[in-house]
Amino acid sequence: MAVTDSAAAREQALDAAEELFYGRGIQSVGMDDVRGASGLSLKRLYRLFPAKEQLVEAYLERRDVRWRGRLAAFVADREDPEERILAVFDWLEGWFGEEGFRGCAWINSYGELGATSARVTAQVRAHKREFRDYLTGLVAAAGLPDALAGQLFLLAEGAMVSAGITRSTEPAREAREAARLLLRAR
Amino acid sequence: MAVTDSAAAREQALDAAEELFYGRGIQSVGMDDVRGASGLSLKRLYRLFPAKEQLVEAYLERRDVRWRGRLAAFVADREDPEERILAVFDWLEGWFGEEGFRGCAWINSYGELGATSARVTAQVRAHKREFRDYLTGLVAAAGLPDALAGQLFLLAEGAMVSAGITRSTEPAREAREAARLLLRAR
DNA sequence: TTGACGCGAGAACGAGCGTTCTCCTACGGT
DNA sequence: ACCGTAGGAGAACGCTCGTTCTCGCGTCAA
Repeated sequence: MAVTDSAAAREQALDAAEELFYGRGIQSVGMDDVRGASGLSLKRLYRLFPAKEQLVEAYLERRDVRWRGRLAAFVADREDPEERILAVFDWLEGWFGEEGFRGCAWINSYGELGATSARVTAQVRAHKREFRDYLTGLVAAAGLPDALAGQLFLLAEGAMVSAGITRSTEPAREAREAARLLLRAR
Repeated sequence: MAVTDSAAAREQALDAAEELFYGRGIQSVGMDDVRGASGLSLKRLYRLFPAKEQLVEAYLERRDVRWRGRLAAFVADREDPEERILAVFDWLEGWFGEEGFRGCAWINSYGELGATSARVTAQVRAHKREFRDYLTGLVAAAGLPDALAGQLFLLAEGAMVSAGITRSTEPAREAREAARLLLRAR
């Protein structure tokens, strides 16, 4: 009996699942791997998450909340509305440089399961919509036209995908520079 | 004995593999599915491609040649160098609208196998490098600064990923408009 | 005609993995 | 001290799938 508290056990399971799913892909990680990495028994794991699919969903959901939270916290530190927009790309650069960065978890999940799991697809769409809406809010707060948000969104998505594939932080700087030019172009 | 010619059999195998791999993801398609869709026997399939991984590689390679060929042919129809750059996004819009469009095959493959297959990762990187180099050429031909190519590349990547996830052609138009503004911003 | 061979159809094999089951240990209440 | 029960370890089960093997048929050379 490693962990009595079921909420703590849940976090342990999700910690292990997140590290493994993000790092090696979802399909190549077995429930046995999650058991080993979490220190929980298979029995406990299945009581917390009755099937692997639900563990996957919980992983994406928790990561979504944390990811957007971290971004928003970083951006909120800047004062100027336009600076806040550029800060998004600064934050991306920091993220890209983190140990173990492997691209956007949702884009990767979509590539892996988008064709077979409607639930995962829905979560990916929801996450991207949230991110896009967040950018829309920043753009509106700066008094800039709505259409800009979509363009910034594409730059950010392109940077994420490109940084993941090439394992470099450079796309963040390129995207930031493009964003800066688009801000001026109005 | 359906097909005697081994080159034709190879094309049949690749036609089936491409349709299935692109449409349903690589891991969820079995060699048996490819057999059924291609009309070839398992024996013949394995003589052409000694393992599934090699079929996957051949699929990505043939698609790479065709994809870049189609893009280049479309773009080459325009005269003006700057129009050619924008034509890339027009072509993307047409692609996004095609029946069965499911995003970028390489981005999807990377999400699915990037963590486990070094060969696939190398092919994805090579494809993206080729595409980027192609944009660099268009930008140079228009007498525009090199840095612009990286920004256009990010817009295109963002549009591909976003169109795949949302199943919409809109990202192509957004990216085109952003590209147009970046061209003017110089 | 005959026999060797190539080929297709599909069974078979073996590994991986999601999920469940068994067994055993430890503890808590009386 | 004793019994009931919860929980962990890991075996077991069933399915999928990549890959190989078997069998039987048709073909072609001598």
